[in-house]
Amino acid sequence: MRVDRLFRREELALDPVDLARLLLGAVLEADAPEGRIGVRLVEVEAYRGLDDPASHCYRGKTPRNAVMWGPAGHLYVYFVYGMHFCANVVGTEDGQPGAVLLRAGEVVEGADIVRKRRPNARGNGELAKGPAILTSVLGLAREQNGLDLTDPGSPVRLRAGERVPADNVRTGPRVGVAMAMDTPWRFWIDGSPAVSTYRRGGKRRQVRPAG
DNA sequence: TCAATGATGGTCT
DNA sequence: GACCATCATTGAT
Repeated sequence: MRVDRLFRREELALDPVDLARLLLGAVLEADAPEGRIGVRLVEVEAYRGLDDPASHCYRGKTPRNAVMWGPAGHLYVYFVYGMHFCANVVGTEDGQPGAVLLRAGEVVEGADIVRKRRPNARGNGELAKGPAILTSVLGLAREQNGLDLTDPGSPVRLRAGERVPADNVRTGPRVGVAMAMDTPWRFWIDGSPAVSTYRRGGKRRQVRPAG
């Protein structure tokens, strides 16, 4: 049976690692000028705050990451690499900052709109493959930072999708992250064509050769 | 099909 | 001034 309701804030007030598993299969929906676009999340990454060196929160509160210290269920959008935005769902619990990066999804509503925006995409399953692509497909940018995804009146909302069986969920190290390679906080739905390909992080390696 | 690389600008030290 | 939670393109198999 299909579950269609919006998430409530208290359901999302979890440790980001737990929130990441919950978000797999959920549908992020946004109102675009041309119509409604819905994306079923198939790949996410957890970023805890204070004890996670890879998190934007690790070095403390700044104007950029302030949203992650706020209530759960809000949208954290940040600008990266000069040309891209990435979107997160805030998973703050008991005042601890943290969020879940949305890495990839399958377009389940408004695919015709998305295809016009991204004529170069191969198959329908790969219309939202990659965090910056997913973010742009939904029309999210700086102005959407801080939106409440649990508010029915918000232009961007988060719906509970069909529950994903635990057997279908795989884990691994996070993409593009050089530190904390031993924490498998990337979660994805096995077999989805939209799951992005893994790339290791930049210069720093977890273990530097001795000598 | 896969690995290497340039584009590009905000954020923090 | 260095560092990026990236993408599309290029060039080598």
